[in-house]
Amino acid sequence: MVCHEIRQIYKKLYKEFGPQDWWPVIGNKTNSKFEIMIGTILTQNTSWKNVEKAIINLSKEKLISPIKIISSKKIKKCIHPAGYYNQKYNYLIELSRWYLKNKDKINQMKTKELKEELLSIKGVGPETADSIILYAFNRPVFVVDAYTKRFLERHKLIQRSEMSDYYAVQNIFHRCYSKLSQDEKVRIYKEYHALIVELGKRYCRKKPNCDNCPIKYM
DNA sequence: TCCCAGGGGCCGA
DNA sequence: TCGGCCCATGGG
Repeated sequence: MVCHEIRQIYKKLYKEFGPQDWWPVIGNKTNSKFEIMIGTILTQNTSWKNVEKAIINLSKEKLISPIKIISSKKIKKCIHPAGYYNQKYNYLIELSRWYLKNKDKINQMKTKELKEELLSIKGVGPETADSIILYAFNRPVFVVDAYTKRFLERHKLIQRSEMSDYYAVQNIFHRCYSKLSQDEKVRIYKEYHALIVELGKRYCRKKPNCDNCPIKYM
């Protein structure tokens, strides 16, 4: 019952908003994987507009590489617009060190192993890890964020008590698309998460704006 | 002036 | 384990 609704909502949002084409890559496409990884840290509790400014600064200075992140003195200044720049600077260093050490092994890692590796990095929690796994490494995991929990709760698709359990929320989506191929899962998970973010920005805000919401009656 | 944004670490109960 | 606090800029 829940799955039927989850799949219908996806179709409705896609029809309404169109393809979101995530993750947005701003700088040189040859560094896109690492740029996505940086972006997942920078966007923690931060609007994407501010993250864009930071990534443009880094890109102009040609600093979107793990070695440059670790060695350049300009990083903090570049990421300043994204906020929390002291914390995020340290997180980016940790992430870069991990990437330099592991980048040749990642393709051989199973998804579960990759997840555990990412979670061992200071500054990488469940959402950030899953964003990296899905958008940088194209593995099928659903990314759960505050918008996801909010719209599920408002549509009574989860109990309030489940909201604090990241993996309970994630499993709802994994269950509903379990029969798809790996590639199809990756495609749907990427698109669905992006569509939920768009829904959250336009309609399912903290202060709800339900009047013209495309899934008002779903 | 206040609220909020594509979280996560840390600490005390 | 879990709630509360801290981190910070920029737009509405």
